Amino acid sequence: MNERANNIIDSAIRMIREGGYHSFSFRQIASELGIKSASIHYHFPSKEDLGAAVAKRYTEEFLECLGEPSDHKQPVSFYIDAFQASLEEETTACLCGVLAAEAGRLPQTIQEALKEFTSRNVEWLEEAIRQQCPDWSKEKVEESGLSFFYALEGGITFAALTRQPEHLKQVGDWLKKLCA
Amino acid sequence: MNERANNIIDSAIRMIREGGYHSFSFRQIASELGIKSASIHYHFPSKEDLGAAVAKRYTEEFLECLGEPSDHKQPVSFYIDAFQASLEEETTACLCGVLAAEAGRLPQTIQEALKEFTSRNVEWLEEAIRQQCPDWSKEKVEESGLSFFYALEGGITFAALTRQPEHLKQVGDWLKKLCA
DNA sequence: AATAACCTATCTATCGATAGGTCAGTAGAC
DNA sequence: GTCTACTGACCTATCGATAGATAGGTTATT
Repeated sequence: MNERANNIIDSAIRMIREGGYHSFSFRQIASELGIKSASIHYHFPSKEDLGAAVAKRYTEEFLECLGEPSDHKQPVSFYIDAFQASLEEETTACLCGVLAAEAGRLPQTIQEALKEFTSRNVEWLEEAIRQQCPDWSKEKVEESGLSFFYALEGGITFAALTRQPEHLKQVGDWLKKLCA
Repeated sequence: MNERANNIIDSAIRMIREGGYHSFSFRQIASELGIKSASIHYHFPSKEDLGAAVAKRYTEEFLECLGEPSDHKQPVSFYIDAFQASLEEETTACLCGVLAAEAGRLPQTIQEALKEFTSRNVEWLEEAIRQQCPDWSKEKVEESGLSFFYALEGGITFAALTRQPEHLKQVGDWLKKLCA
């Protein structure tokens, strides 16, 4: 994948995080990059293709910067901090949280990409909890993995709405205490 | 506000919960109601007006069906159940959660309505926690009020994505245990 | 007669997408 | 070395569809 295609994805990610899938257009991205919308169709035949590529790259990058739970001494706290950092970069919500909210009218391929983001994050969190709270039951680990992820996703979405990153931080601190 | 206007809002709520603000059109609502799109402009001059009316009515109805925290023996559990019921009615996310996700490119009046939904829900939850867990500190109550709301909002969004209401139920059960 | 509620018809703007052309670069044949 | 054929990466121009919005007419109720 060449540089131009990557720049297109970069723009799309930013715009989707700001206002969702239906709020960006090929023309807006094109104008931002100083090219024509037809050139984006060259790299991504349809909007669905671009959307799916966006979700995939976001997922890969996010998980890559997480590493493995075993790489960290307190992996749950590490995850929470990484999540917070991703809000404060842009003061926008999580790309997959935004897309998930409008999933009902999104192409199937994008919905699948979102489900993968979810399951991979929840699995990461479960493993992290297993490691950080070794005495928790299997049931509690699974419930918590899911709930931690949802709490952070909800937090980042509404913190972006109110432009108050400290609200996300409060949730993060609260979660950290739960497994301290 | 007459019946037709209410039906228009009903349709809009359903469509927004499915796919967001930018995924519904006056024409779609009109066709559903067997009228013309111009007639919707008669009741709601602009899409922004309709969007704001939608958010307001959703907020009022949601809070009305909650009553007061003091009306219930275990108000936190009651809130959680009400939230779950609102997903299972339609298998769609929370209207304000969906709109919050795309808030960056939403008219200001709608953003304000969303903030009000948030603050009123968080306040309700705080009061509920104060009542159900009288020994918790002021700080813990506030942190928890925010976090409970975010966890449920994240939960309903992703449960709608995966069409697995039981995921939201898991979060609800997990929250209930925290203040048991 | 006046008002509310709806209509037809139309406007402008923008959408994603496609067709077909341009031009620099490159690989292979000779 | 250079000519040929091909490709990648854009372009202009345009498509049909649809968006929100508006003007002005019609109908029914009061």
